[in-house]
Amino acid sequence: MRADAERNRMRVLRAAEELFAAKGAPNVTMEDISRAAGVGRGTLYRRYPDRASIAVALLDEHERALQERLLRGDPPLGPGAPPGERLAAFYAAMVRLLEDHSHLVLGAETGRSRFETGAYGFWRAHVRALLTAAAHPAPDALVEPLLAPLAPDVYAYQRDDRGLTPAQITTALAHLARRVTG
Amino acid sequence: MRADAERNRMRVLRAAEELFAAKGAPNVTMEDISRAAGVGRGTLYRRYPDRASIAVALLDEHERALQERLLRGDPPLGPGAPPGERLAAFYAAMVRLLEDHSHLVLGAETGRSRFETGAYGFWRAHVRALLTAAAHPAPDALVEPLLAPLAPDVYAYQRDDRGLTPAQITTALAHLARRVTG
DNA sequence: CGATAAGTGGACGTTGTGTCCACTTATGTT
DNA sequence: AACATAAGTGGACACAACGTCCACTTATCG
Repeated sequence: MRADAERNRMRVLRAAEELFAAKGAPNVTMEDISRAAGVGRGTLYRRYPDRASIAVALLDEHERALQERLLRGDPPLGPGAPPGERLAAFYAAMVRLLEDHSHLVLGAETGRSRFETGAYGFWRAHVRALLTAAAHPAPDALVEPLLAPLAPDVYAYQRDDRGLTPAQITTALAHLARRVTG
Repeated sequence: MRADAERNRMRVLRAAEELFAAKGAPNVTMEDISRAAGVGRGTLYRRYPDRASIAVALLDEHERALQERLLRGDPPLGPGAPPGERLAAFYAAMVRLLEDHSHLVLGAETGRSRFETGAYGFWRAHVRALLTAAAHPAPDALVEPLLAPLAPDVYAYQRDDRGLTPAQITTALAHLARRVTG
């Protein structure tokens, strides 16, 4: 990797982050980003084939931090607590993540492409492991239903259209977590 | 409404249904539909501003039939059964609906527009009523999490990518329904 | 049989996409 | 220090789909 390529990569990400926050991800065109980054269209497309891949790249570091805490952090998020509590803590952390980066996450994951990100695979494996630990008969069929409430559009709908607070959403999900692993 | 307008409306719906089934909803353009229906672009746009509204119209009758059964049908789908069982039956019926019309429903509900359809409002009210009947403390915050697994893209992912059968999905959702209302 | 309002259709301008290729520049080799 | 070369760059371009607009047609009613 050439040094200027790396520099441009950073400029693209920084510009995209700013634009997403300012205008909302769906309203930002690839041209907007390339212009704001001071980079040509071709250069932009070289690394990021579409808007989603940019948003994914932006979210990556935040998600990685949470993944680390899930694997090695303190209970109840990390290992040690009972499955239901860990699931509730996971929900709470995800709500926090969605809240902090809603504008990113919203434009990022359009339709089924959401499931194909590395992060989704990680959440999936985590929840599946918790269900298994709770001795659930069919963890595979319950994983997606339990992750579905964390879909960005569901979250945004609850928050913006139904007027729910993050705290209310967290409480409800904690309730769900305990019930389902109980 | 003029007779020819009604005739064209039918032709558009029939053409769209065929195209959606044949090529998958996202790959069908408005032009495709208008040409297949033997109708001009302007005529198409007059009644249906976008692809989603066409798919919604197509789904409407099927959804209405289910709505009728929820309100006045036999238990456990209709009134009479305990809330947990009614919720499980509702899930089963929705899985059936998704299974039968997946190609329609998939292109129909892109992102947040899903929540704005009349049908979603109906499902929402129904589930909320069941939660209330089950004496839940905060039904409003649990409705969306319980409906989220029925999002078309979640269902399609479970079925096509995870290889789950409709029966497995139904079983898992029944389990969820009983746990959460228990 | 007009009058007229509703309905029709396709041409058109606009916007965003993604590709392509001639040019530039960092890097390491002699 | 000059050169070779492969990686990187940028904007022109062709394309696809969108949604609008308006002159024309036709059903319906008095």
